[in-house]
Amino acid sequence: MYMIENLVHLFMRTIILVDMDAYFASIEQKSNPNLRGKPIGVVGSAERTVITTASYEARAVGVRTGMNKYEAKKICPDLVFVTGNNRKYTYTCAVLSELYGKYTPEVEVYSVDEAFLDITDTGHLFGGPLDIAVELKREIKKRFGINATVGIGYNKLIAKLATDISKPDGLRRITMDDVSEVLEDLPTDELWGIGRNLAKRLEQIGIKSCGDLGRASVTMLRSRFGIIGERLKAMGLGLDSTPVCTETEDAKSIGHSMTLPRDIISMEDIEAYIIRLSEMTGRRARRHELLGSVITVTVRYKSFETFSKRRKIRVFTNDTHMIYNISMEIIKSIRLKEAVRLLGVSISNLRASGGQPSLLQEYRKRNRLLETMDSVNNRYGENTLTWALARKTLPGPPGVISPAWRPSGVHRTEV
DNA sequence: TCTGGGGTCCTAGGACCC
DNA sequence: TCTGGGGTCCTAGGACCC
Repeated sequence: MYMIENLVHLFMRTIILVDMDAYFASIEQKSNPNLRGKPIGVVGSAERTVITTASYEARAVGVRTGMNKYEAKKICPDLVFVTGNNRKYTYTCAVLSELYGKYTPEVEVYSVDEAFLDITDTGHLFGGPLDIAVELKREIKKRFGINATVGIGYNKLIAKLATDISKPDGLRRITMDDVSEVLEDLPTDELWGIGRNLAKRLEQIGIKSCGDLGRASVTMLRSRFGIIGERLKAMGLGLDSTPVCTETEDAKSIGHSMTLPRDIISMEDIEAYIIRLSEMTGRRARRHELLGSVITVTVRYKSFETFSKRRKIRVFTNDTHMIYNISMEIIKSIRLKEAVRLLGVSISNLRASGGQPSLLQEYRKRNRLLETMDSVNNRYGENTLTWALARKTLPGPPGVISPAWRPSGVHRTEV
């Protein structure tokens, strides 16, 4: 009996997904009346940037996230570019999180503009899911002047789907009674977790809609897609048991990458960026008291061909010097075949440092240096103090945060 | 003077050991 | 001289997400 209750609880929850409409763009339009009603694109401050968020006026004529400025301007000559302002977005996100907490303690802030609320146990206190959804939309509009779309489902997959199909300014509930009707003709890639490539592979075997996917044989899906075959079948049926995670999960990797202002080929130039990226990565790891033992370098050529090379080291580190040294060893082991447009450095296989500095004598001096640098930069701002070699890569104001930014935890990048 | 940056998870092959 | 299978670790790369 107990098990059945657990199962029912797993499959029959009440989940709300709140998703801001054109989040960054809406906030910019709200704070600058001149931008209201106009097609705008929020971009990063770097030269080679893309549209992070397009307002609905811009979307109406085909401007999409990920487009470069020239492409976007060609489609929409009136498009106004606005450089993103991270503080506004993260502040609003933090206030929103508080608002959600009024309805349930089970809140998963999934990204800067999306949050899942599990109201299975608390929904009745507020008149049920629809009342809560209406109230959330109203409150968000009143306090921030922006629209949100709210989806309600019996699991996260369905809540997400309800949101996606009712944007913008939508409110939709999908229940177990009407789920099969919604899924029947829905293209597979509209489901959360099925992207362009998976959809293409599914189509090759005659599966075009979620209805088809739900009817497909698990054995066949497993043989073609491996372990995710079962999950695909479940998704086609609208089933999903992933919980709403309140806790910020431990990070698996920390890193930074950047598209360079210009393509570079000389080792000297590359070195300057590698040291800067190593410092950004090491600094964030130190702030979160994490150490990593795998160093990964990512390279993107001028032609956009992208690859990464990693190396496991014997020790766990967050030392800028060590990250830099290993990264350079990796870079030097690659025969670069063309000019480089992007470089990235990250560390993974993380574990907590517990705030303990390295005990090895040789690292002590270096640790003191890093602590000093960190404290200066904490007080006076990023890159106040940095490595001589990295200076030639400066100045570079930080770009717009990604929508994957989280209000707490290591995913937080410099704001 | 095309095409960002932050992540997660999974697979597959080779080295190595027993 | 040759035979084999299982397990783990490491690395590269691809798919997906916001």
